[in-house]
Amino acid sequence: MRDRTTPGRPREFDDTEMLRKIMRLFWKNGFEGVSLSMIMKETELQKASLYAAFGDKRSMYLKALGQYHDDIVSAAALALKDDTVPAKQRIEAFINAPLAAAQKNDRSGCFLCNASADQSDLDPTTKTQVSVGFDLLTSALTSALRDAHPDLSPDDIAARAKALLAVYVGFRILARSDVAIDGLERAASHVATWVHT
Amino acid sequence: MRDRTTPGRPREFDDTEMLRKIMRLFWKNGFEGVSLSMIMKETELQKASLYAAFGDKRSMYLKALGQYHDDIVSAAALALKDDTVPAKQRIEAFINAPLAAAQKNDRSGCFLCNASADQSDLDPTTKTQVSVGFDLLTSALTSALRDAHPDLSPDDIAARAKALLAVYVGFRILARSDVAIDGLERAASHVATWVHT
DNA sequence: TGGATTATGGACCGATTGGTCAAGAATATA
DNA sequence: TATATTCTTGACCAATCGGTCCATAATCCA
Repeated sequence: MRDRTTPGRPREFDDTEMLRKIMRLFWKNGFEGVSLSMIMKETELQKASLYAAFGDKRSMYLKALGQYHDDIVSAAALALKDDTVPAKQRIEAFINAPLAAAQKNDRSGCFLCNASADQSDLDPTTKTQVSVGFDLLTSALTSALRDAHPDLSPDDIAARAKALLAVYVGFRILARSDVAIDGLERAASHVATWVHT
Repeated sequence: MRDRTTPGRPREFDDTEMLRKIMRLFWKNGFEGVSLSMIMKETELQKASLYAAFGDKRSMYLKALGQYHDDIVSAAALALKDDTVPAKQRIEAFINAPLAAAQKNDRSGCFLCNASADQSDLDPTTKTQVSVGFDLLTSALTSALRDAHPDLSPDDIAARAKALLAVYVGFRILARSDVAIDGLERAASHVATWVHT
């Protein structure tokens, strides 16, 4: 983004690296749950540097959400489209990812889902950015389903993709509570039978 | 809760009524998104009265979550168990409820889901209270599924119940974003075919 | 070397946060 | 009526909130 031969004192930190730290904070704690002082502590930057680099708090949140899109959502979408793996297997892996994370005691869930619950009702920009992420996952699921079921109609595929996305999101949310994980795993293997028919 | 013949000045408001107002605030805005001054405005009560009646902010949040359980979650559970309605129809109504709400421009979603995304990582008491609600919905779904499919094994029923709960939660979260609702509705009618087999 | 430009560190800002306290008002019992 | 008890009101609190400003430091270009 920033040119190498630019006048003035050079920035002493890497923007993306810091954005990832900010991302993890908002991801875990939500918008209001993160204070500027928490960000200062995590990034070891001063307030003025943060503002110069990323703008105000809302703008930091949006940029963090964008980083999540670039790092996590698009990786998941790529994995869903990776045709070196059998299509049904890709889909099952996607559905199982929330539970696999929960078993590793990673309870942070999905930033998109958290943001939707946390901020969508309040900030329209967040709302649309969240749905852009969901739309990307939907199209990736669609292409995987097309590979798995070449015989099905596009409408049917689309409906299945959204339904599977709902299952994914639901697992992400449920896995954050104390709901028993092994029960969810049996549910996931049941969903796998849906994918196969 | 409070006796009719109790010494001292009587309380000038109804606890449950005020708790419902507080509930709606936290439901919409999350824990950190609600300030005491917002609660004062909504309830038209002074800070000290609120503290005397409900305790501190965290305790208000927990009591609001309890009110949601009593008002909303248990009503949904009862509807799922109402055997004057065909079992499959009950389940479909449950799955469609999130989208029906969204179409009426009610984007508040589900307090349980929001709380899970918002607070579960931070407060263990919230975490368990959320899963109590999810467990109630699971058992209600289980009994409806038993009615719909008397032939299925208990394990199969349990797996289906959790899977349908995930769909419900997913729809609640997705409907808060800008994801197109009609797409979700086609997904819901596809899920209905899952229920029928 | 000397501006021009940009980044850093830290003091500083008014506003708001969650929470407490004391004084007065309203009730029950005696 | 007197007293004990509870509730309401509004002032008050320290701490933190998000955000700004300025002096200084570090770089580029001429």
